[in-house]
Amino acid sequence: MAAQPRPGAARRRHPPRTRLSADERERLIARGAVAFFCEVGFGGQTRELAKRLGITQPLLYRYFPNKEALIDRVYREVYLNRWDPRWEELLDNHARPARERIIAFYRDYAKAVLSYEWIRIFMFSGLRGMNLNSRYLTLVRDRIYTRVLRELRREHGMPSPAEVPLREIEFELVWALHASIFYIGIRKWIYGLEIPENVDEVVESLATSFLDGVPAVMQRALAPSATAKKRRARPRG
Amino acid sequence: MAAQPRPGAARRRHPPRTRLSADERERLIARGAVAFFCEVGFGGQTRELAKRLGITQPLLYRYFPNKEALIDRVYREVYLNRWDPRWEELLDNHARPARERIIAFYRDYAKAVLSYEWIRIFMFSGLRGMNLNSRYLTLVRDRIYTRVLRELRREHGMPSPAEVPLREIEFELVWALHASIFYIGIRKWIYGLEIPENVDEVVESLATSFLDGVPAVMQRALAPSATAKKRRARPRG
DNA sequence: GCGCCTATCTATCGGTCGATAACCCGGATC
DNA sequence: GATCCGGGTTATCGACCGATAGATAGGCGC
Repeated sequence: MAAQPRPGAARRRHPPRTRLSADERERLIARGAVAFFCEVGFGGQTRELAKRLGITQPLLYRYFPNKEALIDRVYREVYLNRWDPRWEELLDNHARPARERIIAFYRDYAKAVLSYEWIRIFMFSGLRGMNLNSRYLTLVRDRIYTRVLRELRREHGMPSPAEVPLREIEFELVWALHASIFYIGIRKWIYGLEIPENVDEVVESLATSFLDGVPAVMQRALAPSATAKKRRARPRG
Repeated sequence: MAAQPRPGAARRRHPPRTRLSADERERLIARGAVAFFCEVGFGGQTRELAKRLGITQPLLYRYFPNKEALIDRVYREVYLNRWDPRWEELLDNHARPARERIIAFYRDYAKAVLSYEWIRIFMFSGLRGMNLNSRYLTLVRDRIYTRVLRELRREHGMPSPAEVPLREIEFELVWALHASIFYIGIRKWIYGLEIPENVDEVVESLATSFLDGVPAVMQRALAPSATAKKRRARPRG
């Protein structure tokens, strides 16, 4: 039987919200959604997200038709606009030595990828069965791996990819380098483990070790049957 | 108003279940839970799991107090009993050349780790914030990385870990190798990408490339200040 | 300063899901 | 053949959660 306030005026629990333009509010929600879903995963509740944003939960549905659309937006927010087209130019620039170019590229690439948002969203979306990851990885393979391998072939006097197509095993070797960089992020932002403070130096060491160790394997892979284009490299019979 | 059957007898929807011993049923549930949660993640519903097992959902709660306990059981089912103590013996066995031992180990280790269950449970539990992964990774570091590095030091005439403690960067290099093996599994069972059919050969190439490329980096890391025990290897000043 | 537009709110629905209560029944035991 | 043990079931609770309906109020145009 507490004193009932005037029926229309003070029944509101929330203080009068700052009234933003639609564009601005949408951006705020998108930004908040990235931070939120990164942290708790896509199973996070819209109510909790709204609370963090300081708005009510139904307001989310004014800007996004449903939760899935919100998640899609998070993908675009994190993936798109993180690809730097200068990476390809950098790898193509024959004015600098290949070794130097490749190391420079990986130092820069690692900086773009090794972030809390990028790593966690990438893992979450992978486990949700999204094919976005596959598409991204195909992009990296076509745009980066091919270039790195081409330069390595050239640097070590091996036939160009035009002459002898790139072998599966060669791609595997580059993939391994990317994996080891990516895994630094997983260790830190998924498993919460300590990683070296100077990640730059580690990445440089990984790239160096790659440049030192891989060409020998490549040469061995190319040696036995340089003419075979599709045959498996199974040295039996 | 359909003809009501006899009140006690045929009201049952389920056919009379096969009545198993408690032990047997528990094992069946545990096995089914592994397959189920691997596939759909730990957000999977107990009702769906029960349906796959051909039992009713409440029966799960006769054998496990709650869903969390069931998940814990899945962890133990997948992680435990997959660690082969002979790995350490293999790496310690000085009768064989270090290079050969290390390659043999990684071929075997990869076979144990690169399975659908192992990879997916590992990723799911990591994203749930379990510290099980950290504990496992610490185990690998203490039991495996140290041994691999010790043998590499010995093989290349570098000081033993007793003389000069293992550097952070050296651990990073081994971690990178594990990452690239692990990532093969991620590509296949998380992202659903094609991987080479002969994973054995790829792993061997990765290990070979590691053995070829890493020692030079190790030697460089050890060279500048071989006496410093705790100082960062920051060659400035 | 009146009315309309719309950003934001309150209230609530309907479905989902983990968990519990209580009953059912086959067969071992005596 | 009455008793009881225990594996299995049905029915349901209570919390959670995505989504919707409709009320409320700030601010602009005229």
